[in-house]
Amino acid sequence: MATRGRPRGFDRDVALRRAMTVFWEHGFEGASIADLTTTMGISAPSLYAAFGSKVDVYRESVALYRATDGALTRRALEAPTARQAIEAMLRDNADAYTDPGTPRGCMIVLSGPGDTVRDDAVHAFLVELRAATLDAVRARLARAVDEGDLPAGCDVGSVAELYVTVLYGLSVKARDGATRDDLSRVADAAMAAWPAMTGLLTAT
Amino acid sequence: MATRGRPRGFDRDVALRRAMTVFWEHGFEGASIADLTTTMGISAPSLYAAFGSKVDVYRESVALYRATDGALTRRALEAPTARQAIEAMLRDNADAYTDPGTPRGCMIVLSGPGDTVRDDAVHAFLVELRAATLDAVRARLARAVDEGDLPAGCDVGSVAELYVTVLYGLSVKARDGATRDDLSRVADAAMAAWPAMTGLLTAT
DNA sequence: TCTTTTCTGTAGTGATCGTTACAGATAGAG
DNA sequence: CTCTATCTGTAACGATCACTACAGAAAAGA
Repeated sequence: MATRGRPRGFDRDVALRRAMTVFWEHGFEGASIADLTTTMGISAPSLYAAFGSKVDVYRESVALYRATDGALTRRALEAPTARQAIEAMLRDNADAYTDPGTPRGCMIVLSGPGDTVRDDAVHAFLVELRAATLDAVRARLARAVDEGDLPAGCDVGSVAELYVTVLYGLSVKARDGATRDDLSRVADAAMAAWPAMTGLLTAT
Repeated sequence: MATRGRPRGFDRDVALRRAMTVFWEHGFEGASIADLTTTMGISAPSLYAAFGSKVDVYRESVALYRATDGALTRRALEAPTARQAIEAMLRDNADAYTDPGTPRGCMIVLSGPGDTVRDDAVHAFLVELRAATLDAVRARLARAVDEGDLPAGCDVGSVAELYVTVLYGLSVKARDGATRDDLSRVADAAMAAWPAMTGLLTAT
């Protein structure tokens, strides 16, 4: 069985990984097939034979990102307390966003604006992915309320929206050249607000 | 004197205003000359005669944005107290970002990521503009410390970075379809953190 | 009126876009 | 070996990109 014709002359996983970095750096519209094939080290027909089309490569790239760097957030939210979870989310992503080995910022966050994937299906898919992060954060906080980790009066929705908004902002700052320390300072400040945010303190 | 030859057949200011909305919505790379001329209601030669080139139109569009919607932040920072200034910055921009009459989010913030203006000069110009907002916020907070409005121990740099990060995040959320109420809730949460942020309260 | 100057519409420039037709190469199945 | 299936390189497809040559139109200055 399997693989009847001429075998593929390149490693599909390696090529996809390279394609991901191109999309990550330039966005969907900003990355041309020529950019992709050059970085992937293959010809256009090979790309189309292996992946289908540009949007297909993009979809697989996003899926790969979610399974690698994108999994940071999901993993961070598994921390034992809500505070540790949110802090880990901010810090781990701040580190990843400024990793010199990869493009800066979050691939999914940064493909929302500007880039504006004109393909409606892909655009909707990306919006959904970003919404999923908010949902995950909200769910984690709600669990903390259930567990008594956070007070019952805590406005879980607002807290989640604020910290996700900060997370989005970190991507923009990273893409603008902010250093790891810059983003770390933002994370510090955001976590300094934690007690006030979650109702452990009340304003004067 | 003046205007010897055939007079221009359209209102340059109106045309520029329309060009601004196209760039605002699609970014620099995402907006084609065909998009621009269609929306502006003029032909390509008229555009080039009146503005020079695509980047020239973009530069003028950004300048116009700064003079109109972009001035919101500058005006907000003139509020009598630092707290009022930051709150006005967040709320006024949250309103503007979701104004149904204009594209969503901030033109300057959203042209950073994804879009990635490939022209280096324009890119540097935009980075500088975003940095200028951070500087303005920091200066406003420093003034507040001088005036005794904020305590001397307040970490002005960190507070400024956090609130600008939140402001960036609002643009991303707005572009993703967040409503005015959504953004308003984020502003509420961010301002609930104000006392903790500025050292009026200390964590337990 | 006639020249000069500027704008406008038509039409087209070469370059690049995503994508593919085609033929040769290379494998398994018979 | 032959047939079939798949991949690869060359070379090109039509569409669109930013941009402009050119000629005619419309104004001021003479």
